[in-house]
Amino acid sequence: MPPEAGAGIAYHQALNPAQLEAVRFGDGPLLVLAGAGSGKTRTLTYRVARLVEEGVDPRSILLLSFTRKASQEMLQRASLLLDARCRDVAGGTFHSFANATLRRYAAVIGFEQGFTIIDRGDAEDLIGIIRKEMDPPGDGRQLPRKSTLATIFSRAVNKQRPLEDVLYDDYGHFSDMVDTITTIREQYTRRKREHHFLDYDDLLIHLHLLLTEYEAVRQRLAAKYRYIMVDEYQDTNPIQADIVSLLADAHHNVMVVGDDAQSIYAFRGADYQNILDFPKRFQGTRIVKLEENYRSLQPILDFTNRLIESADAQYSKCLFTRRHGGLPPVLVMTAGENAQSRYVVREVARLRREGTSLDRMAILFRAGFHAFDLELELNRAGIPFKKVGGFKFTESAHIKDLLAHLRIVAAPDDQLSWRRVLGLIEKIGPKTADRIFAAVRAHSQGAGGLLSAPLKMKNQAKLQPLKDLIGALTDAPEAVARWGELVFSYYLPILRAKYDDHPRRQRDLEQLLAIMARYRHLDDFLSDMVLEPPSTAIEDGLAAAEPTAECLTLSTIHSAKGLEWDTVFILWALDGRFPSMRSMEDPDDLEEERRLMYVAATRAERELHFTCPVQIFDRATQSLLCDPSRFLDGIPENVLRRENYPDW
DNA sequence: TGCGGATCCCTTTTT
DNA sequence: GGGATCCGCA
Repeated sequence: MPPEAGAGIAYHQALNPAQLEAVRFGDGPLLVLAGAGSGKTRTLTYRVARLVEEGVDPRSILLLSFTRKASQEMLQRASLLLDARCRDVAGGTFHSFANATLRRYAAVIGFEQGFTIIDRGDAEDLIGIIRKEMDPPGDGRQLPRKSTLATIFSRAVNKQRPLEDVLYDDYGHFSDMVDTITTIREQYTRRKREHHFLDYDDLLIHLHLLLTEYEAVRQRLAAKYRYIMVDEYQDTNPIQADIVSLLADAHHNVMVVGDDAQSIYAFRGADYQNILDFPKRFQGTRIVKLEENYRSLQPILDFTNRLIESADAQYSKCLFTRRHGGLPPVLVMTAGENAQSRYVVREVARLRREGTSLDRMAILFRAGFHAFDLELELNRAGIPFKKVGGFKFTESAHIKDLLAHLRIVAAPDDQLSWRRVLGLIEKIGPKTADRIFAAVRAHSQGAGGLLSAPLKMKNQAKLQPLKDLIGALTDAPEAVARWGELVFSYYLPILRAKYDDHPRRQRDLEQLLAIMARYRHLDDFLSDMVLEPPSTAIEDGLAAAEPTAECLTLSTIHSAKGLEWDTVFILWALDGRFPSMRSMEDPDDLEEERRLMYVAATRAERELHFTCPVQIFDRATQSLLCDPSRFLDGIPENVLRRENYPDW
């Protein structure tokens, strides 16, 4: 490859030598170990542009990344560098890629009539139905709750381990119920088939199956995607790593990018061993390390290097920066949770006065509920914010209600949605709903069957409004927004009767209608609501009023991955919260918590604050939590300053 | 069969 | 503080 083939793009000015090497790398396997803030996205972006510039068909490049937003942003930036051809690159998450591919080959795997993707909540509901039907164990003991069952099943898939082993290792107290639990899983699998449901894990399983069992399909896909790139490879699980290998097997043109020190998804089967083993999977892998950090000032890097030093990460990296100046991070002890919130509010206000935009600050935490108190204080202080992660918009009951009405039209076999829709009508519970569902299904006319199917029940009149709605939906031409409005006007009276806080929920629904207006096909909309749901709770803080105004970001650490801010606050740096009590038994879990703190701290460019509220009572262990996170132990004062919040 | 009330539990992270 | 479950009444 001639060194300056791309005269149009100033590769030399924009990239350092290591980045340049990765960008210019020709065919074959490439592993890029990209430390935090080392220009990973930049490298991927330039490489996409470079390939396209050299004449590679953009549609033959597959870019798998962690969120759709991340891949869209990369392709957008590549388009700016080169031209609009870069938008044709195939990109998305593993799950959305699986969805698109499986829809294309649906007939091959026996889904001639298509399929419905179900989210975690739907999966739990289906498991719940089966669980209820099972005979109780008899010995007076309870079966695991449906959410636990869903976790167990998912873990077995994502770690590719037998159900029995997962039970024995992680749920020892349920291991004597292995037979019943196995039966529940068989039933669950059977019913998903019956109703044409695929859960998150099934998307990966079926894609994997498609690639292993149908050699012709695999060859077609391998021929189509001649360049494969995977971002955040350290967070892939065994199936995902296999999928990458199967796709790349024919040509070995595969570039994976990641950082073993930032692996934080072990709970869903991710194994950072994948990134360590990549060179073994692909003989002759070229390894490039990106070690210059462009994000943070030196004192922050001194701290984060120290934090990760004691971790058992395998690829050693030594991050350095040319950005000097600034103060060491600070650990602030506060007397309880509310003082923590007030400290953050005070500091945010100070920074704002000094000229830092709210957009450039973030508050990060381990779990969604850790920010509840802070949200109250921010509202009180009139500081607009948006919250990312934790509870999702699409998980709230009123959103699910509205979507369920659309789902019975799109997929009349969807028993879960029928139950939900019918259950909203007075005097109809699960039993009656199932009877009506069975009658409609036997009538085999789609959702419209409700209008003509013979029903044996007393209060037929109660069904009339729903019949009218379904009639109107099936009569109207496919116009997603119009259907949304029809359901909305039907549902509004139900919403008002059901919830005291209906004004807030109604605003959420209006937001949902606005999102719907962007879609042309109902199926696409419904799939996206499962695969890429809006990540922020829309009605949070004052941000909703003026979406364009600057606002503070509150985020779980998981959702903050890959992002950066001028100033970052990390809440609850309290031993027992972070790391959490439950992670303390298993050294691997504890290591993951450490990496999580590393990810959080490396988001900061200029200022980094830890807050540690003390004297917190932990109910699980009946103990008082008083010490800062063990990960901060032994870090000298010149690397991490310590302070007390004045109203101590 | 539906539904409201009482009592028990555990309480992360995401596609 | 919210499920899941159980119980008693309509």
